[in-house]
Amino acid sequence: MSDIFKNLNPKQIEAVKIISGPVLVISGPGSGKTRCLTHRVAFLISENIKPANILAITFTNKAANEVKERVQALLSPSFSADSGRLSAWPTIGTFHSVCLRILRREISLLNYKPSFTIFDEYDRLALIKKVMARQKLDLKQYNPQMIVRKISKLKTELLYPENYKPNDFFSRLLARIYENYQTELKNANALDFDDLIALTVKIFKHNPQVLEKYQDIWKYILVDEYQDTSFDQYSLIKLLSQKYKNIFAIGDDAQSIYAFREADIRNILNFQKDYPEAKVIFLEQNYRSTKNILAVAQNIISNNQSQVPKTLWTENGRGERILVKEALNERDEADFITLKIEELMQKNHNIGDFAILYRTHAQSRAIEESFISCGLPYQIIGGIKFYERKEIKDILAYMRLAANPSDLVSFERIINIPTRGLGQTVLAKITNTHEKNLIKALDILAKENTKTKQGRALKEFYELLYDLINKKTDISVASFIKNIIKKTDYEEYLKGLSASKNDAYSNFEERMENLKELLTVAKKYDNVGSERGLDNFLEEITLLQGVDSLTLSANANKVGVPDKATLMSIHSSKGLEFPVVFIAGIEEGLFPHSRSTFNPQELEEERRLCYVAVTRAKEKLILSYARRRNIFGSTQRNLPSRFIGEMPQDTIEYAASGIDDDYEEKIYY
DNA sequence: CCTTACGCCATTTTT
DNA sequence: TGGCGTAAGG
Repeated sequence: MSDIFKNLNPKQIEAVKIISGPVLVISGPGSGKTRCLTHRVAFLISENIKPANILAITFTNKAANEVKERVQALLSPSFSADSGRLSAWPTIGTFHSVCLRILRREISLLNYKPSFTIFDEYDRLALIKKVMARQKLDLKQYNPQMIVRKISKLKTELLYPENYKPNDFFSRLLARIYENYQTELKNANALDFDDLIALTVKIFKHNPQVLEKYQDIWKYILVDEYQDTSFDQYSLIKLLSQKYKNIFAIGDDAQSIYAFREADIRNILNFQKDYPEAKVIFLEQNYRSTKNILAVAQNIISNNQSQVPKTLWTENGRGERILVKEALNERDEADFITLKIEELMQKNHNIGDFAILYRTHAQSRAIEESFISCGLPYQIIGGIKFYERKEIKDILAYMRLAANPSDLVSFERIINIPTRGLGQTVLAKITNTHEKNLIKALDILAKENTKTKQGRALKEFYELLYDLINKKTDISVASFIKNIIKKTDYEEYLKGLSASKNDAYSNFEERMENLKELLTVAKKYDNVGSERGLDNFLEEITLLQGVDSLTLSANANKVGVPDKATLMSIHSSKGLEFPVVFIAGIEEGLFPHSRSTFNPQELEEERRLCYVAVTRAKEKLILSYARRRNIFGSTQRNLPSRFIGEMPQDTIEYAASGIDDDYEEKIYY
């Protein structure tokens, strides 16, 4: 237990030690936030608080896993998970996984079946489109994505159709779609991501005895990245912590960059209003960056109005100046970056030391091309995600249908995959049978039409699905997947796809690789026991979208330093650190983005984004902007970003541009 | 029901 | 520039 304080500074110790009552920790970048959080969990347990009474909530699975691992490391050898000495583990999970756990037990209060499935973004969009089409709405006039966003926003505000009061033409239209959508979800026995949280809050609000049950379980609550909570998440925490008020919130208002996803910075700014007795602790010592980098960050952020004032400091050296490069165009910029990397690798750096950050994914291409031509290994984080790939979604749809035969969205997806001559007409007939179990409906329909060609196809499809579903509990998840691929002749289907379409789709090999990867993930569930194996698998997969999905499964041990440079958006870089950070495209219009420049609040968010980007760097920070940029086919001329002007100029040095104004005009695109 | 052609649109995205 | 969704023809 003395270990618990060994590597902590006085502020961190203070934050760890206050056991009861509300605590707010404002933790600057690189100030040991996760350390503080994990040590606190360990400390609580060492003070004989039952682990089962502790709830730690994070936003990402990655963060949750990190906290779990580090808590375990702190507690062993005195406690060890597998020795069974620890009667129960603290609950450490994401908002969504924690709520999922609650809902599996309690959702019958809302007349859902506890076996509900979770719809991801794709499913939700598909359902919205269907609902809109049925209401004969023009999908061009009303963008379904936009409708999804609006509904998502309403749910985050805890407004369900029954208490949403539309007051103009558009909101009445929205309300109709929303109501329909929600009914369809219920019919499919499905919840979307927002429901996981909003419905949990709903149950708590309407069933005080249920709420109290959980309040008594989780007497000690810790919330990570508190600045990123949305209203529903905030409400959840507030309800849960209401009885004992042992809430520990940690975060950094200056790193709030998810307002566009309904994160509300006011939650952290108003913490003291919510809990007047709250202790507030500032973690201002930075262990990550040089003095110069910190000075740059601090100067930039001081241009924002709404923030908790704080002063970061570090014992680290001054370090080098921040290098700023003016490039001619995006290719010149990319070449500068690769050249610089090669130069630094001659000195004392490994390729894994470098991160190239950008505001928009569209910027990655030019950089990627330069990396390829120089033969530098790299990885791109973000962009197309593993579980969004067609081949993965197809197989998952079969699995989900097996797990939940009412899942209409999955059914629609695969009814003609691989091509079997079934489509909209059949779908309409299925719906007309009013049989919620779609497999049964298929059987009924097949028996009604034994003569026709379509009838035969129906029968075949039915038998295929029946076969698959019958086996789902007999065999492992991995075998189940293999079965699907084999029985549907999916490989042939993929070959056909790549042959018929043009080059962009001829990535058969890659698709098969992805399926193999899916099998690898599935193998983890083989020993879970096939009874729950499939359900467990699907559940985790759905909650495990995003970046870490692949890394987590395939090479969890490689998380540290890969032997590749990393290309990613600034948003995905939050929480990470690299010895050398490039920020590409620091131009007016790009960063800050043109869509944000006229809205003061959005501009402040861009500035926080810049703050996040800059503070990823440990030793070296290199910024670049291009005079001209080819974007979406046309050429833009941008000025250097105002953020450069907001940096202390004595910490900056300009790289030789190697161009003069005459020369610029001679460059041929 | 499937294929092809064309027009549209394009921040960021922890679950 | 290119990826996607809709509309038309086979």
